[in-house]
Amino acid sequence: MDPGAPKFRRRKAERPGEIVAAALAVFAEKGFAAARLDEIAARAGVSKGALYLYFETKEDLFRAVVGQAIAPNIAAVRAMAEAHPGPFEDLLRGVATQLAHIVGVTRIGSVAKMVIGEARNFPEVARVWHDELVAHALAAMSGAIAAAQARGEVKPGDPRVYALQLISPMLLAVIWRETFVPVGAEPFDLNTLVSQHVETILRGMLAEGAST
Amino acid sequence: MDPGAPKFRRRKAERPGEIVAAALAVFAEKGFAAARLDEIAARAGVSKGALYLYFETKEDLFRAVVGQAIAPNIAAVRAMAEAHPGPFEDLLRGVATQLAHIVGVTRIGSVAKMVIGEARNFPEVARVWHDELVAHALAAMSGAIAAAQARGEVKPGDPRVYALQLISPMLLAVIWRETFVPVGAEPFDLNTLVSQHVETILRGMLAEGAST
DNA sequence: TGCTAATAACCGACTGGTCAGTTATTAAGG
DNA sequence: CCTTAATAACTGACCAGTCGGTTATTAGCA
Repeated sequence: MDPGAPKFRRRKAERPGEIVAAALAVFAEKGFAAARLDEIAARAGVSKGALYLYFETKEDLFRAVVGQAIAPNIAAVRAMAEAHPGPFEDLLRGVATQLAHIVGVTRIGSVAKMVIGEARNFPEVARVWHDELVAHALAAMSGAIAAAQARGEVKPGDPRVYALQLISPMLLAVIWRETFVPVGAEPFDLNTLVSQHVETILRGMLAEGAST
Repeated sequence: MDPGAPKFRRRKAERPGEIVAAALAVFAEKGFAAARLDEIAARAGVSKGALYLYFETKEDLFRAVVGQAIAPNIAAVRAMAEAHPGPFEDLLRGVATQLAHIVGVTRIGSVAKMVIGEARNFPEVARVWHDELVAHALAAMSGAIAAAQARGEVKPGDPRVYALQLISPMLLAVIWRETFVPVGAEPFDLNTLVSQHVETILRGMLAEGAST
């Protein structure tokens, strides 16, 4: 051992980001309750005590993960849904593609699954996820659908239910990947699923006269 | 207190069923990890030690819950899907109705959510759920879809993906109810959702020439 | 430029509480 | 009165959060 090597380094600015990244990984892998603060600390290269210099509680740490690592992705989708000028069909294809990409490259699916599984025991976790992500995304999607209905592009029906129909297969595919593939189930290919679903649902949603 | 009243009664035959019923309730409410054996025992009217007279471990108890309280419901759906003689459209409407009913009156949704949430930490739980329920149900549904495709009733496409598209909104609605409604979100009406989804998806799945 | 407080980032052992599973003991019931 | 269902106290392991001590870094001074 080098006796001159420092035991640690003071890096106040970098710590929070590193801790949030480590927490994201551990929450995604283990879930909220089973995530060990010792492990998060170890992965972030600090001691458990250091966690409490930057975050008040485990829940507070989760809030930071949602706000910094997850929410920006959803905000991008929301912006797209709200700003899109063209016909509904194009909007839907665009959003689906973007969502599939985000699901493919981030841990959002794992964290969503975590939220689902632990909502009852940690309502605050569910509330954060709902208020900061889901409610906004759902409002944006159903708003776009309602607007398309007003233009006569989409058949009558509850816009909120349409929004649920739209995203549910993707969510279920993620759940499948996280839940059953590890115990031997055949995975679903996200691209196949998204394209087949978009075609099916468009055929079902679009009003008769609309272009394709 | 009545000094003549017995402290307990020996009821070897009834205990397992009562324990399984109590375990179902607690697993559904709390999830696997957060379910306390003390609480299960209390609800079953026995001591914790008595649990171990009938079940080896907590996981073993969960296996019994799946086998005795959940699997029979799914087996009924499966039988319907496999035996249905008429056109695909009728089969789909029948299965959807039956599923909506089961979801409405049993705790299957809560337990499904539990399995999803705790799969990674308790792979054995996920394996039991998949092997004894999901795999069979998915095979039956995609088999029926493939058969309908062979008869020219349903458009080309991966039958497994179609099956996923079919059931995913219902599952997501249950997840929504269990996860976000308790923290203030607006619930989805299961009947509205099922009927709108069936109409949408049928319009998207059925081949052009098929009747409606 | 070097030396020495003073500061605060960081560590890690510890606490208080929880809980799955075990076991010594009791009493129900043939 | 003897077998065994059932109890209740117990054990050992685990973990979120705390806190007194330690060390890197900086500021002050020569």
